[in-house]
Amino acid sequence: MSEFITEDKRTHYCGSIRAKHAGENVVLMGWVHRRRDLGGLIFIDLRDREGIVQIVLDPEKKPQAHALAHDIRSEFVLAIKGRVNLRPADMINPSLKTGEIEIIIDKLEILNESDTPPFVLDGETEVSENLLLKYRYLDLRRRDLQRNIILRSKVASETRSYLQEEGFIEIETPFLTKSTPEGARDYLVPSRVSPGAFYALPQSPQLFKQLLMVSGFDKYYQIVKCFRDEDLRADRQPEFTQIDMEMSFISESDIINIIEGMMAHIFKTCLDRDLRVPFPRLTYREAIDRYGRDNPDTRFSLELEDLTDIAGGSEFRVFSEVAKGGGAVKALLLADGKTLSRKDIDALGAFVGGYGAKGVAWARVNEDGWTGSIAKFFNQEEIKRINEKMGAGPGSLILFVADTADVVNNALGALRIHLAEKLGLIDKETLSFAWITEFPMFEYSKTEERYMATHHPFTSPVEEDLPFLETDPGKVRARAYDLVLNGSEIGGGSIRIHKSDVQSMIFKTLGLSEDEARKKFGFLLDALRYGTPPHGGIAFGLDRMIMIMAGAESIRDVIAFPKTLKATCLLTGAPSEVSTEQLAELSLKRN
RNA sequence: GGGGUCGUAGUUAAGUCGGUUAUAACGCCGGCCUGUCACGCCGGAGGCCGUGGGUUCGAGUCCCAUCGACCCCGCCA
Repeated sequence: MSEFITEDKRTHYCGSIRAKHAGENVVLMGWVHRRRDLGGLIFIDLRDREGIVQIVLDPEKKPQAHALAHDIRSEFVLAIKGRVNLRPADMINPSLKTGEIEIIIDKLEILNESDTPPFVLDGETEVSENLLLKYRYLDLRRRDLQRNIILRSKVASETRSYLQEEGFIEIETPFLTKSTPEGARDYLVPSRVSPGAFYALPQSPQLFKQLLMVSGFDKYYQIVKCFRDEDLRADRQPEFTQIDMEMSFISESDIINIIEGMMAHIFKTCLDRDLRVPFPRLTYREAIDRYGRDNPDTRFSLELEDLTDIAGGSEFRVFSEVAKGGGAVKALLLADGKTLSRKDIDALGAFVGGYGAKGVAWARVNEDGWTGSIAKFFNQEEIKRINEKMGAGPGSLILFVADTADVVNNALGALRIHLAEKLGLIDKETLSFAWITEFPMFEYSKTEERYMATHHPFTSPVEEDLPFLETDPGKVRARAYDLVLNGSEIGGGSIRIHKSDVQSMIFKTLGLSEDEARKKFGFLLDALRYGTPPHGGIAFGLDRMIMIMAGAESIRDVIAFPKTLKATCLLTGAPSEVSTEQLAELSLKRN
């Protein structure tokens, strides 16, 4: 047993010692960040989760400790006892928080040695993701990652304290649950005792939280893992965390108020940022029209303008034919068009190609009219009207996309963000929240040849739209709302259906027969018949919130043990093969 | 399912038109050094060029396949 652990307890974190501690005797534990051996004097930067402090070993004063320090290498674990010394003015290191002081060693013990790490932990050197994920426990020693993980803990804690204060009750719901159609692909877990039957890991606790409202808990929340077996992205992991909430006897405005309060609380306590509430609200229609997508980045303008009417009447057949066919012509305006060369614009054409658009048409505006290959197809009147609508003046560049409305919005919505990033229009310090409301209840899926729930099948339709359920489901609006922050959907929710007849109608519209609906959701339909209160809720993607708060570029940077894009864990090797015996026990066979 | 970027000492990268012994920095090992803090100086070791096949007199370099990481589209109620 180490002398230090039995006799000398740690008194401080390395990174927390300041000039005010000068003269004190301290006991520190930590990792060797760096050793500087000057032949005589040896300096050791000792690191723990709070930071780094310099230890001084003088061969004349403490020859034993000095001799021991000779064999110390990076990432050794040390316990030290020493005195906090104010550094002389010319030896202060302003780049360290502890730079005004150093620790003069009294006693040194090596608690453990370390192999040479596979990469340098200084946070400066770029290391391949591959290696970092394999040695995640070492990567997690780095300051940036530790800061993100600590921020995450703080956000979770402040969320809990806010919601508890507001009268919410944290309730756990099952992970081993029932696979339900609609939504994402499920992760399945085979049952040993029910051969051939499977549990599913929850995509969200949606139905359980509604049942808790039926039970009368009134205000529920949970910070909970959810699982979706879909293809991954920089901001998507197969298992991720939601702040999940549900309330009874409330309407949209109640939820919006609570959440604005919650966000203000979280950002104040965790980042010391004051948010302006209420957040702006946009309808889904407005968001699509102006930004091309339902998660608009409202930190900058560069909005889409609809020119279908004007451009559709022009001699330019690409536009007029799209307009005749029911499509759309929309455009973006760059006031300073000179920043984009002909070559740049060609690259934008390739960019929108990725979103199904055939290309970008463009026109440069000057005193007399337009230049560019499409200019000749427009008369002075049309040019004037388009310039006016776009707010274009000499030097402007207009970028058009013409196609079906969906393709145009998708392509220009993406192009808008691409250009903003390329041209530096985004202020990284800005936090721009927006509520998106009045989502359509259903979207028609061409691949499935049926209507699908935009939000989920338990969302309440707007009452006055109920007659359209039979005649034109695409017109039915949902009582759903998303919260968007800096172009990222961080949360979404809805007022739920609390009447079983309405729920049955929705299932019918989704193409679920009564039999199927009973089989899949019978327990919900039953519950709705026993005095279900009006209720609604919302869920937040905690990981995405932390990403934005931490300025992280990847969701992996805010999760302690993340998975790769192929949903594998390079640290543990999961998923892995299992023995034939294990499979047999589960009544499974390899094919 | 589709498109793209990448894979060379422990790490990060360079490697021209296919041609002699595959470079550099950092790290590592050894030596010197009493105020460094990315310490400095001197010396040294270190390579399955992701893997498998092919073309060629000759492949890190060209071709095919494959594995892995990352980014995007589809997908993610």
